Amino acid sequence: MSSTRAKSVPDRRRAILDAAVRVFARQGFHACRVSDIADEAGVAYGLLYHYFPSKDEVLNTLFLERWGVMLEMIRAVDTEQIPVREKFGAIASFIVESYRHDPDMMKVIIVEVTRAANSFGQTHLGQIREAYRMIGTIVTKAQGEGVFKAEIDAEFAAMTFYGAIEQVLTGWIFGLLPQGEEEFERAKQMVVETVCGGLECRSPRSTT
Amino acid sequence: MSSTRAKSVPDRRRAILDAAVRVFARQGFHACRVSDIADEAGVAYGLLYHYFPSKDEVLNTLFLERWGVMLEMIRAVDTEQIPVREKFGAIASFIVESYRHDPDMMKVIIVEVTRAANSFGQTHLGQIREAYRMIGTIVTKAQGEGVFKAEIDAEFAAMTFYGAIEQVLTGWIFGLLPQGEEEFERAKQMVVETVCGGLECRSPRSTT
DNA sequence: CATTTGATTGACTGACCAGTCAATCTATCC
DNA sequence: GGATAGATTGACTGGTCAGTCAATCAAATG
Repeated sequence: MSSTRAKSVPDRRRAILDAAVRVFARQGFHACRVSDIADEAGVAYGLLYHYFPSKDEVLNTLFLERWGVMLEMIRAVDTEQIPVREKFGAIASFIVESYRHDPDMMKVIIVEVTRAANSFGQTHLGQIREAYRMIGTIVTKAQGEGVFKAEIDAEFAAMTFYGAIEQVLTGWIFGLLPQGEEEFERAKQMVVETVCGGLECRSPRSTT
Repeated sequence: MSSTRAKSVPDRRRAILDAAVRVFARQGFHACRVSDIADEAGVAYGLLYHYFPSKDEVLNTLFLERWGVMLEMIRAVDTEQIPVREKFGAIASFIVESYRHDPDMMKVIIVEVTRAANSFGQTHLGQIREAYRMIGTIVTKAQGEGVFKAEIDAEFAAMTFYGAIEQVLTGWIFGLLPQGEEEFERAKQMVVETVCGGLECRSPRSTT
């Protein structure tokens, strides 16, 4: 019953997580204080420790929540019976849309976890690796169908594809690339076009 | 005269910088203490502050030293009269060789600066941007010659190329990709092959 | 209304560590 | 040898901040 009532019981845990995203994005995980998160959430300092055992665990929770959704999505795409280009398109689209919908969240995940080889990157290596592995699987299948060149290692191909997208997001995060509705759509197309273009056999079997 | 003598006057400043690379790579910039660097260099704590005004400045120096070399290299490649593929090949080669020669250094630069949107990434944005800008220039020229597709923004192309390489290095740094002499050579070829393959017009003007 | 359970508060503590500084050492020069 | 300048040492300080905890509050139950 309490779960159906929206207003009456404010979800403090959620408020803390949402505030943490904003604070981490603005100041960075290391530079911010726990009190900054509590203030941003409009909550007392100690309450954070009622819901989370440590500052680290707040970030871990954020990452796991979001990364889990992405893994599920890639897994779903992988099993579908569609051309590689569409699979890659769906993945690129999902990541770009994630950024469009919540740039702070993506900034935190990329800057504080995905690219932090020390600290959190190490902790979540398994999860991160899983994403690369699945993209690699998609490439291998496409090679089996004769759509992608067989001479390029699936692992390198996966890294190239994922790296290209993440770099574009990083460009937006750093303010090095112009961003907006139009750029988001173009980015999806360009990355897929470039990487698939480079991976496909020059005279692909007609899939029409 | 003192500069010609090699043994007699050990260069403590250099020793500190070299030690810092190892310590930053092992523990990360934030996680390590200044005393760790001093210990690693076999030098007293205070001496670090004789040569550098702060811990931050040690990292800044390391980054600027190395990144400067890379900018110079890209600039030189840009002005040469060779096909784009060779230009991209030279850049990929330089970065991979840098990693092969000093993986700790590259780890520090990538993890602590290039990908740290807060803290140091912010400080050196100008330098980082300069690299992307020059790669973009190379793409634009290739488009002008009709070798690269005109419909893909040079900025996206530059990000895709640089992102792909950095991601492969990250794979090595994280231990997600096997590394060794053979892998280094293959990586150079694959990234260039994939990205150029995707960027080139399907029936390029014969440049022979 | 009394009681219990969980939510909420914020002042406090203990550890940690960047940066300082006065003292000591070494080289050089006259 | 005496004096000057720079290199080197490491104990110490001051500030910062994650995490603790005892106290207070609110809701639910009988």
